[in-house]
Amino acid sequence: MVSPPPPARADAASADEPVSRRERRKEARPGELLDAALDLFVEKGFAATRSEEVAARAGVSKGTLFLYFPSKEELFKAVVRANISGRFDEWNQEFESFQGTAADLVRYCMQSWWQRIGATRASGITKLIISEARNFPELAAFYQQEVVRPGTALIRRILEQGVARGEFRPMDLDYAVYSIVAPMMFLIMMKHSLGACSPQDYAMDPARYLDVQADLLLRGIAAEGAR
Amino acid sequence: MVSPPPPARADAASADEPVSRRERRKEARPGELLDAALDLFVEKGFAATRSEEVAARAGVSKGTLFLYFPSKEELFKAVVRANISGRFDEWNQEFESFQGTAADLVRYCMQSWWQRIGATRASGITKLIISEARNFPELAAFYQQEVVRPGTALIRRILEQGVARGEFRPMDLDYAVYSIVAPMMFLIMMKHSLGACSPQDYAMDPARYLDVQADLLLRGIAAEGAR
Amino acid sequence: MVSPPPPARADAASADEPVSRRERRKEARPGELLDAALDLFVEKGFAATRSEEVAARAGVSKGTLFLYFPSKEELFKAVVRANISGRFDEWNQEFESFQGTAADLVRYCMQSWWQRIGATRASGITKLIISEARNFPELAAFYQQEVVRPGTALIRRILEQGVARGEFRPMDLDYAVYSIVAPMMFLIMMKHSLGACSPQDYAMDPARYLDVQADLLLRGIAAEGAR
Amino acid sequence: MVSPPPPARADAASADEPVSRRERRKEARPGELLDAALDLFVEKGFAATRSEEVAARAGVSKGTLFLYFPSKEELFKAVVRANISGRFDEWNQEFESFQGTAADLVRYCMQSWWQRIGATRASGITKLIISEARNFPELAAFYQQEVVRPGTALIRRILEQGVARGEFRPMDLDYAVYSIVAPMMFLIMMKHSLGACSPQDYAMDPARYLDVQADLLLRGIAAEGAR
DNA sequence: AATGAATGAGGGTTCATTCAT
DNA sequence: GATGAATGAACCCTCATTCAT
Repeated sequence: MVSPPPPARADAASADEPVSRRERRKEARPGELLDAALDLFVEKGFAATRSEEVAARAGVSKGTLFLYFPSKEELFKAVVRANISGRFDEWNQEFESFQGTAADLVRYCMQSWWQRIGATRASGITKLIISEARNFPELAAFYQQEVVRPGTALIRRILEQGVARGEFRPMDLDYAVYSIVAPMMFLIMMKHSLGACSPQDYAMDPARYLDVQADLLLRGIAAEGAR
Repeated sequence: MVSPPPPARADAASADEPVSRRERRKEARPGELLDAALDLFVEKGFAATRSEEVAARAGVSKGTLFLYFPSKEELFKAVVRANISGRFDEWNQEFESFQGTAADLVRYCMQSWWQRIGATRASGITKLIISEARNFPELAAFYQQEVVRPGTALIRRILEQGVARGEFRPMDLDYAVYSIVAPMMFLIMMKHSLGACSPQDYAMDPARYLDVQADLLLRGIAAEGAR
Repeated sequence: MVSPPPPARADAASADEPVSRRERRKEARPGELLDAALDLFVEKGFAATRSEEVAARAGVSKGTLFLYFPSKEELFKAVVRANISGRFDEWNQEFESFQGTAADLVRYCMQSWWQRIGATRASGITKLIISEARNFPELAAFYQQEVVRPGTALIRRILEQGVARGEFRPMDLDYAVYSIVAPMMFLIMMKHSLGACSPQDYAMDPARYLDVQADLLLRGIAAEGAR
Repeated sequence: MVSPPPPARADAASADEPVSRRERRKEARPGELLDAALDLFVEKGFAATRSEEVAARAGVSKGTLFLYFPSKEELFKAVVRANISGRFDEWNQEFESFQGTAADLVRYCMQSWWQRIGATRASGITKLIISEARNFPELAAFYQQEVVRPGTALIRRILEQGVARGEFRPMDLDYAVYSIVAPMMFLIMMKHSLGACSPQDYAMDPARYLDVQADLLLRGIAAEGAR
């Protein structure tokens, strides 16, 4: 549902050309700033994140931040854009070559999402978008196009396949897709919003929760004979 | 799309004694301010909403706002109380005197929520809290206590009743509650966040969506014999 | 050193003409407001005293205050003026007809001051003037003329008399006058300023303190033979 | 009339390394701000002094003030520390190593106070505290602890020493301390309050006045044989 | 005359942004 | 390029003053 976790960023330039410490630093700067900004924007929101904090977390001074990004708003957009490069091609391939029933694929899809996105820092970007969509409509549109549409398309295709194979009965695909997406959104909220503030109120196992939801859905859309 | 009538506001002047315009104003003020605040908080977020704007939208000056609410934070709490938490007593009573199966009650609960909260501006509060929770822990805690806990308690009681009556089989109530809450959250996001930015992508019927979700859940938790 | 204690103000109009309750109220208003204002100005200073508090303490509404005094500043001036009507004529007479040594008169003078002014609310006006002199120079000048000058003149005359009688030796009268005034000022500070904030640090008996100071002075200015 | 050099400020740039103007500014800033603040606080009172004025008088913008002092109240405390309380260690040492009789030390103490505090702008702080004590109890407590208590302790120690040495006879130390402090307070009032408004009325020589008071006191507390 | 709701200028404080070094 | 001191526009909130009732 979201972007690739950008963990390997700093190392990205670790190729073989000999680069001076300073120079490597210089090239890494924007990435380090984006990293720091992502963390803070997710945690505190756009308005409440102070530029100086971002700079400090990236280990540079306030002035340097503005050397790379002309304004806080541009920084925000850059953060979102940098974290929404789709890995949908990869996933499409993976799911297309999946060996197993459509039901298994649905389950696998949800669990994969949790492992690769939900449980990682990457889920923060979704929370961020949800929070700031109204203030940055153009980013919301961007996210819609780059993430939401491919994501729902992927899920829809899985379901269509199940129907085509006779595993699922015909259904209104939109609602079924939402049945898969809603629990994901819910988990993101738990992780990054209310759940982060009252952890004691939300002591649940995300993987199990997703399984329960998958069970409910699959039981509901299973073809008659398939039971 | 319009909020629930902040109870008994309009009725206040319904007597026959002649009330000066000034006085009528005075009684209407808090409601007008809460109305304006709800709009703006939902639209722009808590931090980004300026007190003066709230006042202006309510047709008064900055100072007047603080005549009725001692701080922006208290204003927010009042908004929550007027629109959500202040109504739980009513709902608890209503659900307790409900005539019908537990399954019907679950369905009724979800539909009522949509009519009274989800479809109204009040749902914006939840979106707002989700967005700002990390940033205003005190508000998040307030919402958790005033809305989330009573809300989940209410739903849990409905489910427990169903189990007690033999309509539902024993289950892990937490996950079942989340199965009811997650679709609500999802609808809120549609309405106030991404969905508000790409309406064409979310042309769904919320009431039907909730029904579908209710069906899935109820089918999943129905007692064996009850089918 | 200061004004007459205005305790008998409200009763002042209790003459024999039959006046309606309302009317009596009306005539008493300005005095009640000045009373309340004196208390508050002394306690909190001019800037920190809110007009509304003054009105509330006088039992009227904010608006009424401005009916009688066109601004807070005018109220302040009125407070000072109302509390600085000298009783120096009376005291001059009293001291002139005093039977006893000049030394006794000095002692009597200091103790009288404490009983009639220092220990009463009237001392507050001095504290007020000291605090606000720089902000209200014209009031300071007024006080200087109406209180300080007559007061020092009175003390000076007592001392001169002692010299004339051969009880005191000739001396620089200015410094001697200050020797009498300074302890009074010090007591006022204790009562209304720092001493009011850290009472535990200033557990002294004012009357005794004044006596000690009188002793020191009198011993110092006693004529040789008088010892 | 001019303040004691906020210690070691001017010397900071006395080295030979070339320091940028900017940097020199930075080191001078706190002192310049404290200077400006002292002037304005004394002149107008704490509440009536606007932060922006302080900044303007120091030649910087409002924001810069808050770069160096986190709040107006902290600014005030810093003023007190820089001008008074920070110097007690020095004074304690000086008085401890004083060569001479206890009587001389009392006289020296009073004259030193005049030269270093009374005659300088620093004395305005005391006037300020007297004026605002009731209004800013925290500041009053701070002053009580940082200035009054160390100050009276210092004086008391001097007197105790005199008694121990047989120069003074046993006495009630509290009143004796007040005999020393009261004239100081009186001079402060002359300088910063009423006296500042009617200078012609207070044409006295402060140093001589203090000496007269010292004489009176010392004569009063001298041991019998010491005369 | 009395009220108290309403006003809006003003003060403390924050923080994105600039720019001399 | 990098720094961080400096700026000043904004924001929350207070309170003297006004004025319709």
